[in-house]
Amino acid sequence: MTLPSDPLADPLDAAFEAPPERAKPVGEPVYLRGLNAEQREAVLSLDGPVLVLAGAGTGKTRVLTTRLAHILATRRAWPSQILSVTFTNKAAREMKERIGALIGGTVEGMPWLGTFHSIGARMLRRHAELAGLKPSFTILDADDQLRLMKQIMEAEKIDEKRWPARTLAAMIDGWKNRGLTPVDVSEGEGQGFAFGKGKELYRQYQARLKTLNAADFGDLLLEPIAFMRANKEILDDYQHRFSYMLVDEYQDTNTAQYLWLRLLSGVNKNLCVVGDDDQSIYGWRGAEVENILRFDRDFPGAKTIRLERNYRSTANILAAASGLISANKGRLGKTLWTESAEDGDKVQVKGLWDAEEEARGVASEAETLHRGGVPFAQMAVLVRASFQMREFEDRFLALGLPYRVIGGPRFYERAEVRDALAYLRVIAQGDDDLAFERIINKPKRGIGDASIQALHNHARSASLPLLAAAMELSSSDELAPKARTALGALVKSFARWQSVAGTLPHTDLAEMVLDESGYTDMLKVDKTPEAAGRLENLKELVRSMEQFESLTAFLEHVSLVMEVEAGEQSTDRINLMTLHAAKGLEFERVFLPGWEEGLFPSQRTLDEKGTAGLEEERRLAYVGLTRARKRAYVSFASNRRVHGTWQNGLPSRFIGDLPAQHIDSFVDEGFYGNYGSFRDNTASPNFSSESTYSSPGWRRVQEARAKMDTRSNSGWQRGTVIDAKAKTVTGTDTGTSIYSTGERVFHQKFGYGRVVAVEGNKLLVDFEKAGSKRVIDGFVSRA
DNA sequence: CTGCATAGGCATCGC
DNA sequence: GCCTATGCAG
Repeated sequence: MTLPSDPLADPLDAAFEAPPERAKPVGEPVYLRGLNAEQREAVLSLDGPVLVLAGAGTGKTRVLTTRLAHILATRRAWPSQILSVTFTNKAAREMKERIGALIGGTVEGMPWLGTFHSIGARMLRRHAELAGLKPSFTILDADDQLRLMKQIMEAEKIDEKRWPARTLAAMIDGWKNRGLTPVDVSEGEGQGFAFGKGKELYRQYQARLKTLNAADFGDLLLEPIAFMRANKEILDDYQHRFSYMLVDEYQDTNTAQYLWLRLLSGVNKNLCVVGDDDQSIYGWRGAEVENILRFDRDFPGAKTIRLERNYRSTANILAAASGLISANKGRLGKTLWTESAEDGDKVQVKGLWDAEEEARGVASEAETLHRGGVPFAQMAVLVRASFQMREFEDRFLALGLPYRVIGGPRFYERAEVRDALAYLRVIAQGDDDLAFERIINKPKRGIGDASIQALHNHARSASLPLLAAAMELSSSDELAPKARTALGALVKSFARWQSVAGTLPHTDLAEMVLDESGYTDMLKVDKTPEAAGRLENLKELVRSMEQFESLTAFLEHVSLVMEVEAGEQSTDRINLMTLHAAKGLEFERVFLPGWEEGLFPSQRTLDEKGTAGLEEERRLAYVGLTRARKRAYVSFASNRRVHGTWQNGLPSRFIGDLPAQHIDSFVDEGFYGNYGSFRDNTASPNFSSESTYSSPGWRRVQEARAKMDTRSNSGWQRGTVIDAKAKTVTGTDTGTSIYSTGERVFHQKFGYGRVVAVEGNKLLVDFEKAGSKRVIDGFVSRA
């Protein structure tokens, strides 16, 4: 049996396949089986606003997909009447697959399932003219945006050294995230930028976007909000179109997204949002945790359902993560629990000498685990910032361990790919000046700065797009002959490509363009080692175009997705990614390196956002820990290269947040090298005195060390045990110490003592147990 | 106009 | 350690 075709579906949407008829068990549908009571309630509460507070690993995705499947299977709505918003394209794809699996068949026909941006783009293309755009508008990425702002600032004669374009870009993004158009920005805002020109620059930027027939990411939401507010009929249409609305990761929505949702849900209130305030990690992108905290006030009568039973992690991991997150204030508060009988392993915490050692430790543990039967694909290394990945890649490559970088260097951001895309963008949308400018002299065809300047002048005075201006200019005699013929040839090529674009398959067109433009020749002649790879990338680009039905569909995908579908999920590789990229994923073993003050929590976030920033970083740590099913390994290095120079770091305060009874702490031998240096500085070498070594901790150290040599070579097992709690310390490593004579201080190894003398950053401390020592102030804290 | 060299600023997270 | 903006010679 098939459902009659969806009357509201766009003609382009593939028909929705109904579930095949099957023998229905008496009572409830199969897909409800195995859901716990709360999950079931979340699936079945279809009428009115619903907030599902879903802790990590509580089966959130299952609930979401089942809820959708339930709506469809009970025929309460057509696929085209359901709006479901996810945060990433990956989540959207997954949801489609899982719904398909639940109700049988494919679910191609869900036109309004996607990210905020892809749905926004869809809406904006339908009503482009209301926003002063043509439906063919280009979606600019951050790079294009920045170049555009630079141009505007140059025209305004603003000193780019003093007022970086990046800052303006961030400011405008911030306004867009808050749903503010140039008129809405208050006079006070942007005062700080370029003598109060911020608001005016924003206005000009928006005007430029219109003439370029382009929109940036923020516009994909802002413009629909604007035209829905201004046009009652359009708003009505959308409000009645969607009978059910579903939003995933609601804690990460920003104000603009919130306004957009409020508009759409204005008539029927069947809005279900799912999220976890403890996993809100996108504040820097404008996310407002407040949205989820206030949901029941925004939508009166909202039902709140808490999912707290965790199906993913061991009790120790959950307890460690819960202990950590409990240091945050302003939470809705959930208590995750598990029914699993075993507590599992404690969270492994380990200090190492430097980042290289850290990578060694992780790699060798990964090898050991793999020999023990754990697939590589079930291991993940989650870093705070992508530059940390390098160390791991080097190590994995050296050992020949297979790995994959998720969300790593993005394919569509490579220079050669962007160049090729620029050609295609000009063909698809001749007003795209940014794209045209990018390739006007790539490959080199003798059109230099002077000619480009002349072209700009002409374009501005005739108010024409660059391509049209180039056409005029190449038939005048304003340019040097060489540049003139080159420009003329380029313009003719584009005219030819544009004329065949309608008939030629787009992959053929792409090959033709790359050949005729001389781009591939340029790379073939190039004998640098990278050139071959670039050619390969271009071939890959053409290949990836095959799965799209048109050039415009492909370009849309590129601007919204920026990542190539990782088709090789099946291969067994270690996963390497940032903590942000890891949200929503789970692995048996998770490595969490780089838990050092300044890196994690990131100093920059702390400086910019203070306590709120710290709490967000802590939520990020929470997300990291809760990715692990069986075992989590936290580590920190005492030395790390930052900006090319060595810096020494201190254990992250988050390590101190982990409840001692749920972690095992180790310090690698190498780590002691750090402390060992004090030994040399110590006047009286009583380092090995009985008093130092008599603590239980040190006895365990000795025992562990004795065992260590006979055990496997794993970086994680080789370590020695120290006190569970890592103490957070502050201090300076240069200049005068922040401590003064007579202060009582604490040292991680030597315990409590009193400062006897200060020499630069070195302190002479009389320790109560360990006697008199010379230490660097960075390693003590005020007691 | 192009190519090379050098300096200088700079650095999360990502739809 | 990276990319970009700038200066200079050919």
